[in-house]
Amino acid sequence: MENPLDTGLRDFIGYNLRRASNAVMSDAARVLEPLGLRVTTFSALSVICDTPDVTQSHLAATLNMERSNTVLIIDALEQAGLIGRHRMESDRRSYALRATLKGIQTRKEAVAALASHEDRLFAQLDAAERAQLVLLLRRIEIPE
Amino acid sequence: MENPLDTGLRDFIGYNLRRASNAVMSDAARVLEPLGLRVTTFSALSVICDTPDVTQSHLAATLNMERSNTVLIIDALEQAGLIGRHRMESDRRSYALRATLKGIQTRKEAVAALASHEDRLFAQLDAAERAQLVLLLRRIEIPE
DNA sequence: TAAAGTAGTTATGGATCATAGCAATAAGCG
DNA sequence: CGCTTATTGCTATGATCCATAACTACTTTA
Repeated sequence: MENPLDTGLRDFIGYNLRRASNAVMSDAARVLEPLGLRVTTFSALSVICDTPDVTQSHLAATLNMERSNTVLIIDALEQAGLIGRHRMESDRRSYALRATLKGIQTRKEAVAALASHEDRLFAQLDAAERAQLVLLLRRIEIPE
Repeated sequence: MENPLDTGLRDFIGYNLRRASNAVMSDAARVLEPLGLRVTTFSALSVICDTPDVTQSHLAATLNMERSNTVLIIDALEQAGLIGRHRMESDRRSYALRATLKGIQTRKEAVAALASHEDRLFAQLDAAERAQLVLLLRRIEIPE
């Protein structure tokens, strides 16, 4: 009992992209939830772990979000004890964001959880195909 | 001046999927706006054009959305004169949705606009690579 | 030193999405 | 037939997400 009412839409790459992205994101959210993370907070935590003393503006630019929207995300990570805001001497406007030990540990657990989540969702694709998919995705023109 | 602060995230297919999907969707929205369509209303219109007398429930199932959320979308399409709700004699609970001539024409223009939008965004990929991308995306396990 | 720019923040509104519950109608079953 | 259950479309509502504007503190530029 297939349901190919969307055959006309399936020709658009964007339609398939959105479907896949929605499915993967909602499953990722489900997997991260027990760790107290959402997709966006995980992304921020991950960048902060890999880039000690990054600023909120720099983080926002990296993750393609508005500076204003980083505030609540950073608040959540800070209140969970996963990162800290540290004043910079060189520029007292910015905060230097640093992950705590707990933050690094939580990030590690999240990465493991997400890895098995992706193994499940992309079970139909072998390693070469997954790599191919990532390469294709990264070659898409991002406007601005 | 690259900005590879997200190197740890780039390994996740989901991260690349979301980035690509967001970029493509916002550009698609921009392209559809002059036609008075949003991405979701275009998707619904497209299915209705290809499936005369489809019901709202069937449409919702096809597009992976809740029945309740189709109502406003169908309202918008109907008020724009692109589709009509028709009572079914066989089942007086459901509406049979049918595109009007204007709806069919608008859908055609939207498809053309989206085709050139995809040509622009996926300029880095040749036809074979685009087909490959679609095939990979469609092989992803969609839970439920 | 005055003007312009930047970092973080607050407030706010729009768009999207999921849930619960309703009335009308249909289907299943005694 | 009558009663229960299920389904369709709909309303209302709340959560989340995302973008914009405006504010302060601070820095840079002229």
